[in-house]
Amino acid sequence: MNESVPVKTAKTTLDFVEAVAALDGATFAEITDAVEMPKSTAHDYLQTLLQTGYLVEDDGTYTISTKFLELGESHRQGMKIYQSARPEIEKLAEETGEHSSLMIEENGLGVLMHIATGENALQLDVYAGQRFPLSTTAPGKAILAHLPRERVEAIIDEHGLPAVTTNTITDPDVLFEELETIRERGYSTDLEERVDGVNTVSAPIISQGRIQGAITVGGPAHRITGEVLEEEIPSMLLRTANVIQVNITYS
Amino acid sequence: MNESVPVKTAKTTLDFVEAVAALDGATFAEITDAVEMPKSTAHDYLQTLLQTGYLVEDDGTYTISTKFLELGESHRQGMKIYQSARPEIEKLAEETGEHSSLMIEENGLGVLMHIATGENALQLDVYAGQRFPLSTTAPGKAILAHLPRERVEAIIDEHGLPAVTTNTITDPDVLFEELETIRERGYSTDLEERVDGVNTVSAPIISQGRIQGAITVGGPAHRITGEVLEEEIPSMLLRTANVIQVNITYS
DNA sequence: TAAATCTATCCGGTAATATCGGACGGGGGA
DNA sequence: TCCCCCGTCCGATATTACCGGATAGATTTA
Repeated sequence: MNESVPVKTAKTTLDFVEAVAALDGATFAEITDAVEMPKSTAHDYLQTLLQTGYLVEDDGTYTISTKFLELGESHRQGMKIYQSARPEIEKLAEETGEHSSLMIEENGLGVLMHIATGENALQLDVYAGQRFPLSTTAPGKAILAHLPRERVEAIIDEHGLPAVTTNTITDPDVLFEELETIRERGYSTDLEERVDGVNTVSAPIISQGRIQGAITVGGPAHRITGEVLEEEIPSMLLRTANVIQVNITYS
Repeated sequence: MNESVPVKTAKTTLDFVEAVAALDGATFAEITDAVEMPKSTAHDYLQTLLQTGYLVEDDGTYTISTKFLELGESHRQGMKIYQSARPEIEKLAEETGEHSSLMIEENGLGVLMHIATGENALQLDVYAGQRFPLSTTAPGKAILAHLPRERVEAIIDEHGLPAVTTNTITDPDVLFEELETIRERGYSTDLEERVDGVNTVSAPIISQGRIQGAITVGGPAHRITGEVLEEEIPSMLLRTANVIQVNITYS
């Protein structure tokens, strides 16, 4: 075993930042409490992070700074799939009037990269960067369907198949069967599997022989049903996915 | 002098992350080079950051992960001024057809918090989280105009008055005079002071007796001129700023 | 196929520094 | 005015970050 990894102080630093982020505005005492450090040690970290500009003080309370937004956003801007998909997602939201989004996979979780809302879209409080278990969302399942089976198994091992509604898939066999179906018909669905009363449909973005992410349209279950669920939205998504794939390849 | 601050390893960790972010996809060797560390030390940090999920590996190259987007975005979502201003900014962009944005101040710099683009908006590659010297932008000057004079002087001391176009203000006396004008008429302008060929107009958002940020509309100098520059956009901005101020206060 | 070359990973001794109890000081409340 | 509390600072000590060098693995060359 390598004794030098992890660099403990590095991990401590990041944990400290996450603790402050989770508190979302806290006093010195509250932070000291949350990180379970002696006052003096917490003070050292707090001051260091203020100096480097990763945390900011405002009238006795401390929050994370906009440096995270800067790093995260500039990285996102550089991502080909984001550049290519963003305008298409916006179009989908406008045309359908519903929610539309882009998800990618990172370390076995689904990360929302962009969200567009149409005129009649539900008020869901989701945000870019937010993470979801892949098995609980339509884009997540579209991604899983195009990963090697052993990778999917590793992801299940690590993250399990958590139930977030009564419809969520929790049995690996059921999941693998569904992934097969998704590959066959080319798109995935989520029928109230993540949020009660919400249905979504997703299509995978495949480029350079690899799954790059998935695009989604979703809305209230009573609107996303029948013809709309089985024909209209899938065909829009597949058409759009194709456009995005071409954009990625030739850019 | 306090010997315990900064926690050097914490600083090193953050520097490492920034180096990787700046490279935007680099091999282990390139990173080792950029951070000027022995291979073995760089390896320790790299592995630690991979384990914690702040960096990700993709086929031999390393980039920052979407954790920064997650932290940054969730923090932004929690900001009152963002919540209040965002829909108004969108409206401004749509109504004017131009660029519209929200800026706040952090550690003496202007940070863009949201950007909306109208139909005819210029293709400027700006992004949320991006930082600008306050003196070089219309919203930055609107913010400076409502900070205490000693604070403005401290900011000038720290960041200077860098010239980015031939029109940028570089003389403190000229700046202070302009800030006076801004306070009198209630809004600020940027006439090709940051980007050649681009004019912008900004109004401050003041709440709880403090400057909270500034909203902006901008576009090509030939369109943002005359009546539009001096009447139309300023009055839209002032009206919108007022709406935002009310939103912040009662939410 | 083997050798050579390069790259990434691992190990362990040592110097550097993170840690934290306790002491200090300043601002707000009684 | 005094007291109390909260944040800051100090310094001795144990911890651990550091890094040269050795090893394993991948990739190219002979």
